[in-house]
Amino acid sequence: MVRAIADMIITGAMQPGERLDEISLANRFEVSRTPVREALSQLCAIGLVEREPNKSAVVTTVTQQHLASMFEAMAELEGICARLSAERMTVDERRMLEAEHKASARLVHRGAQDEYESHNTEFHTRLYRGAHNDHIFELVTQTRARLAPFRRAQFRLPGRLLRSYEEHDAIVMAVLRADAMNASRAAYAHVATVSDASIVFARDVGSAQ
Amino acid sequence: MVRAIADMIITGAMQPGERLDEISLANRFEVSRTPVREALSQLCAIGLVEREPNKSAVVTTVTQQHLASMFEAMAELEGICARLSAERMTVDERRMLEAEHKASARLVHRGAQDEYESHNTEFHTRLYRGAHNDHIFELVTQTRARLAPFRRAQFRLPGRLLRSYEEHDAIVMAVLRADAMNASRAAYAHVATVSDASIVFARDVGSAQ
DNA sequence: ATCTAGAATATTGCATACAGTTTACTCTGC
DNA sequence: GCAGAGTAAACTGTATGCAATATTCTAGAT
Repeated sequence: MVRAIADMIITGAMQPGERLDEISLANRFEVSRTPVREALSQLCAIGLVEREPNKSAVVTTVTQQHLASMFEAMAELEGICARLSAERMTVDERRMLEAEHKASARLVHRGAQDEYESHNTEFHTRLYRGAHNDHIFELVTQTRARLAPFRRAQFRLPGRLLRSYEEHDAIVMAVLRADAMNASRAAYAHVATVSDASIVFARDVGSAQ
Repeated sequence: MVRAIADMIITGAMQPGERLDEISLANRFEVSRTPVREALSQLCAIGLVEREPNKSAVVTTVTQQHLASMFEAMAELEGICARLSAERMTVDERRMLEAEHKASARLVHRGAQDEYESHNTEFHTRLYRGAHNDHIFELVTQTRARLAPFRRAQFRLPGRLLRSYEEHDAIVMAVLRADAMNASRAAYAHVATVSDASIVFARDVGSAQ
């Protein structure tokens, strides 16, 4: 149920500021209010909704400034992961990262946005795992989840697919060479371009002000 | 109530692995099980307890490896905050950081551990705020909270107070000079020494294995 | 016509009750 | 004496009811 509500928010079916009243949700999912309240608590912990005492939960409204801060944090975290991955990945992990990356080349040529997106997610997850640090993995995954609503349509922008692939390429090359410094820089720069694309998008659809 | 239970865990009144059954807690705080469940959910989100379906919540048991990963993450995050603070702090913020730091010098000489600890907290909070990034502030604060149980007695170790002050000094000097690189390094190194002290401590009391 | 005050409605927070699962204990067999 | 199965107690998850708070609608005054 948490997943279902989260998807509604991430896909934009629910707009920021919209109220999530417990009774409606309870009816919608055919359960009582108790598990709904539980789900809302979890969504609050994830940061997708905000709760105030004696008021309805509302879909989190993210300011342009806060959005920028999340993308900056994401860039820093990805930079750390790339650096540590370059230093710590096992031979197998490096091979798998490269394989994953090369497999996505076909998708770029075909312009298969959705498939590329799932490969993209997998690619980044490998980079996070490669840092061999459970807590950083948790932080970066959590931040990524919060940014999901704002990244959703970035691959629709013209040329974004190819550019993403090229940026991944720079990261992979550096990681394979155990070049921590350049891996970190490439990963930071990669998030920065995603940030630019997404913040423009967010302003256009009014998801953030 | 969340605070009360959290304190019991942080101060060590509750040992890792210990069960937190809802009925006992409900009686203890003289409320029904519903708000207790709510509190446990929040503690779970903070990471102080773990829940499995149909089982009692238990105080989180942190492995030596996971503890190390949290300290490493903390060092990275403090490094980022120090770097950004060096670049972004306003004149007022720099002045306040320096004042806070100098005020704690007296406490070192007097060996006032508890007072130094609260000044220490304040000092670091200023460093986090100075980065002018809401999301990074959230991440670092959250990580700090999770580490609290393991940092609690570090100032009891002989010479720790003075060493902490000296390390703070290096951070402050770099921040005041807007020397981002050295601020970052000094902050990273500072957490690393806290980590060493705390991991030894944790092993001794058996809070982590 | 617009703003304010009050009442009616709707909604949240907590308590209690019940069903399903887990845990712990006891009793039997080896 | 110990291991295992069965049973009983305890505990969690969900539903429902009630009190307190917030929201909305209506009526009145400026």
